Amino acid sequence: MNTELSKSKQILFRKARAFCEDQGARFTPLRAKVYEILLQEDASIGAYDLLDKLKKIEDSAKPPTVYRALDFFLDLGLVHKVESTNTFKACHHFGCSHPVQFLICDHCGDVQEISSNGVESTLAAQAMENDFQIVSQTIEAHGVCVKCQKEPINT
Amino acid sequence: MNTELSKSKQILFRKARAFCEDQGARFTPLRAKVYEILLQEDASIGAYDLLDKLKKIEDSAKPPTVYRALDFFLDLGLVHKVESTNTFKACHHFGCSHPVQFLICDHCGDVQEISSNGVESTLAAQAMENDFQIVSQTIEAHGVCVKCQKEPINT
DNA sequence: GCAAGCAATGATATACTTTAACAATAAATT
DNA sequence: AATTTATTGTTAAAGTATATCATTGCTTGC
Repeated sequence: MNTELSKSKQILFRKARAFCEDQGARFTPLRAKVYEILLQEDASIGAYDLLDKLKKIEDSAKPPTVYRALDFFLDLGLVHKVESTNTFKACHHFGCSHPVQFLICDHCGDVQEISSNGVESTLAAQAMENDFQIVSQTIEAHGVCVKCQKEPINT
Repeated sequence: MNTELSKSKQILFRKARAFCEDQGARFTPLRAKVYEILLQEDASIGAYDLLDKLKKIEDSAKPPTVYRALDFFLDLGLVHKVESTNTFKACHHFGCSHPVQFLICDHCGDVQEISSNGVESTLAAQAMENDFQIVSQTIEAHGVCVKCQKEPINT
């Protein structure tokens, strides 16, 4: 089934399954398929693009199918939503609680997740100065990734 | 027309009109109405809520009406989009280029715009470490504003 | 094992958000 | 005044997300 995945992603896949089972969250076949599609992407993926891919192996898939699976993974922290593009991306270091920031290449679509304590704490400090109690942070940088910077400029 | 606005917001309204005219961007009656609605809100406002309000004074208003006006103001930096809630908020210090971050109260909906150079530069530094060239930042903190923190906890 | 209760999926419909496309009008430019 | 350009009107549709109810399948306590 998950034959398309690289070695490192297969490891992540199994780790995710174990992570779910550890807390009694069922890593069902349907969820596994959704998760695998997410893992295949280096870019983040929109719910309907995900649905199109899912339909090829699960004919009965419909919008609620993917949104339910996404909600399931979002709740567990195995997947993040990229708010500025309405897309989703598998997290590569779930389990441990960590800050999340994204570097989104507007040229090739690649999304890199970083986890800077400095960025998180700087925003947290700024919020505190405004007597604001933070529950969650959405931090997304748009720009050009290193690959695309090196490409000849055409268009 | 803009009789509902506080003194300080009236000043902002005139400043915005002047800012537009200074660069040959037309602050038309329709745009003025949209901008005024935005100014009235302390929370950010969704496009359709804005449309509902606009309809009361401009019967012909339809979705493109508000999205066009919003795009106009977004381009000029007079309005920001809050990505994590698909809403819009008037900027209170346009003209000068400045970083933008939002503190969004999930309890009352209030949105406070802050402008921390520290937050911006910390993320910029982190991006640079990843050889990522930033074009724009989306930084939004969700949580509880100071007013709501002080309220008795019910529900 | 089996019945009851709960979780997950199927299926339909719809709400919400945003943009495309073309026509009509108004303003700016020559 | 005629031409061009920007703005607005209007219709339609694309893209994103959720509500609802029916059905199926676990689980778990008897």
